[in-house]
Amino acid sequence: MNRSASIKDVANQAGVAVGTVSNVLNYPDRVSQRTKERVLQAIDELGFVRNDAARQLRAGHSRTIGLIVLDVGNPFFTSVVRAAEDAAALQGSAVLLGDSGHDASRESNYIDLFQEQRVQGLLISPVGDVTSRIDQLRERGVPTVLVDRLADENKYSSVSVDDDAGGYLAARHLLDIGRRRLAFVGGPASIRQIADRLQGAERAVKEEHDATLEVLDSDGQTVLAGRSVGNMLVERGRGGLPDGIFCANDLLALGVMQSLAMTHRLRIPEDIALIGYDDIDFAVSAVVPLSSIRQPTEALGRTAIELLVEEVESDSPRHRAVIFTPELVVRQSTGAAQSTAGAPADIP
Amino acid sequence: MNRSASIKDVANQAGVAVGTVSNVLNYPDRVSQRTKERVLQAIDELGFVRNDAARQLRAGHSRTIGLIVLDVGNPFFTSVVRAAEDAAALQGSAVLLGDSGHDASRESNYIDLFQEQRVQGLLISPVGDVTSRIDQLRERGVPTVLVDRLADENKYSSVSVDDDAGGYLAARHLLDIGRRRLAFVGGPASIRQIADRLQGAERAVKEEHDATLEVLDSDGQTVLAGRSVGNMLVERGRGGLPDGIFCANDLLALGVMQSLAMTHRLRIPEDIALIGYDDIDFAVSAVVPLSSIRQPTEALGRTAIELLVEEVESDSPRHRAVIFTPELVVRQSTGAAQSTAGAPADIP
DNA sequence: CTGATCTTTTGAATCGTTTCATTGTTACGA
DNA sequence: TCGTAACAATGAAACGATTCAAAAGATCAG
Repeated sequence: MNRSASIKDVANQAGVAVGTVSNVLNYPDRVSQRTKERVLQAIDELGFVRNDAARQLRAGHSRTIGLIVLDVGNPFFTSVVRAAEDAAALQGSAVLLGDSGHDASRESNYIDLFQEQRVQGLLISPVGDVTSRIDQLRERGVPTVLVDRLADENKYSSVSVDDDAGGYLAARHLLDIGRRRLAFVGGPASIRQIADRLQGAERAVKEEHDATLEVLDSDGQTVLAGRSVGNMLVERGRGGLPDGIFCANDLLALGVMQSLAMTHRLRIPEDIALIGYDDIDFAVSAVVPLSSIRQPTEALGRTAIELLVEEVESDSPRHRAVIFTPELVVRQSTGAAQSTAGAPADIP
Repeated sequence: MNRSASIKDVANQAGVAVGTVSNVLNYPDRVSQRTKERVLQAIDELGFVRNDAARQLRAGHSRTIGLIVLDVGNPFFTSVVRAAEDAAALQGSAVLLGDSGHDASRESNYIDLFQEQRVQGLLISPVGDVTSRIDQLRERGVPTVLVDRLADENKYSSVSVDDDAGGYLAARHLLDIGRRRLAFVGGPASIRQIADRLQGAERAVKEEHDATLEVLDSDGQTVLAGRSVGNMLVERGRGGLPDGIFCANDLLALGVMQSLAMTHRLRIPEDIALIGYDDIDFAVSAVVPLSSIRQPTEALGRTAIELLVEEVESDSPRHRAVIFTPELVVRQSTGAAQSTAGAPADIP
């Protein structure tokens, strides 16, 4: 039982022609009940499994879609991936997943691999500038959709999230609950996402004549970086402290929360309201459940597939850039009356 | 430029036979310098990319390995995946990743898909009982290695981690720093990993005549579940409290830590030493950096590929079960003198 | 110049599936 | 009974790369 059975073996076993077996597999209604049964039985007896390579060779293209993300470990991408897989499955395709890990050469390897596999199309959250590579792919008939990266609608299709709107949403929420001395924690400003979130926050603050926004640069976006910023604030003493802090992501916010909680001199949300960004799993289970901005990851993944299908089907040089708006999630760190997810309410 | 160029087009363009083009691609030394250059130039001009389906059809098998994990979002698996990808790349294969999400039907779909793709072999972290499915795969020439699941060495190859040893390591550490009234937090006991970790802890405790181990059942393995256990302990008051707690995973430990930190009546590690399991990224950046047990995920992934290669190459009915031993990571929550990763040392 | 040897190139056969024009069968109304 | 649909089944051709026996060309000793 070394070599696996082919369609020809099945045809022999069932006493029919190969075309008939193929029809049973692909167009069951074209085949009479009697033959269908015989063929199915033969398939069963021989343990026949379709050889996808042969099918694909004949078809000229595969039934797979390539997806390259920056980091599968990042919950944001994990969620996008899952949604894309489900959406692809719905229209009969499978997703090949590649993790570039922010490394341009790994990214390039995956593009090569996917091209050899003749994927129907490519979804990519690019590391650097891949425009020339994408143009080349398109010439060779592999349409591409950019994920989590806005692109010129005349040249590329893309799905992204409006970080400016997210920043606005966060700052506006702090203002709405009466805070006026706001601070933004995040850095470096060279990262587009972070700059946009800050810009949105500034926009909201400008709407209130008596509100101010202080920018606290952080060294990266980790819990530890957040904690140093928090420690710095604690040392500054009761005086010139902000009463509302917006962190560029949840990890930073958790770090800030830790340092405030450790001293027990500043209370969240009474003294300082705190909001993060991304709504990671940990946000809900922080010491004080963390308010955050949630990105519509499922919609991102689903829409990316839809745009890709559009690209596959149409041949127009016009593309679409879909921009999603993120969503505010209010929890206790900005003074929600009750906990949202069954967290104990006995915060001191 | 709709249909992509084939090897035949390249041959025409370069004025050579198709076999020669194939040789340039696969056995460059067999071809003279002059022709090689001409062919490479033609490849460049036409933008030729090898069609993997055709190659694979001829070869009878692909150069890919299927890997099905329970949850790509879980850092444990993310790390295993990355290691497996790297190991596979070293020997010229690519990894197709499938995420079953603990769902048996998704798992089954991926097995079907991978079989149609004629993967060289399959690595699987199974949802339920897949032995019959694996036997079937083997009959059809697809060797399989179980990941994170111990199996009968006479029937299957597998890579796993010794949870009993991990539990022993954790409890032994608590005993070594002088704690005697230990508690184990985790549940339900029906999960093998958890039962094994408890068993190992019990083994360690039995080695000390004056040590005790209390088992605190938790409702799942989340931060919130840990927090309820912690709250329960806090209410119990100073009296009958354990002085060392071993949690079945880091999330539980973080929850316990939170509830102790919130009251500020019980100090970590002075009053209660705390150790978790898995060494997730958050462990190092907890309020009090958390000691933990680290599983050798890279070794798991790498070894899984190695065992698979062994299976592909040999035909013997004998297999190998490789069991790894986890590793103790000491941080402040069990009283490390200094912080390990630059965390501030100003714990109250 | 011949023959032997080595290197390079050739091109038909092959892998397993799908497609589709063709042939065979059946049913039914005229 | 014949003609004509409608339906079923057939099997050769095609997809694109690799293989390998055979042919062609190059090199060199005698």
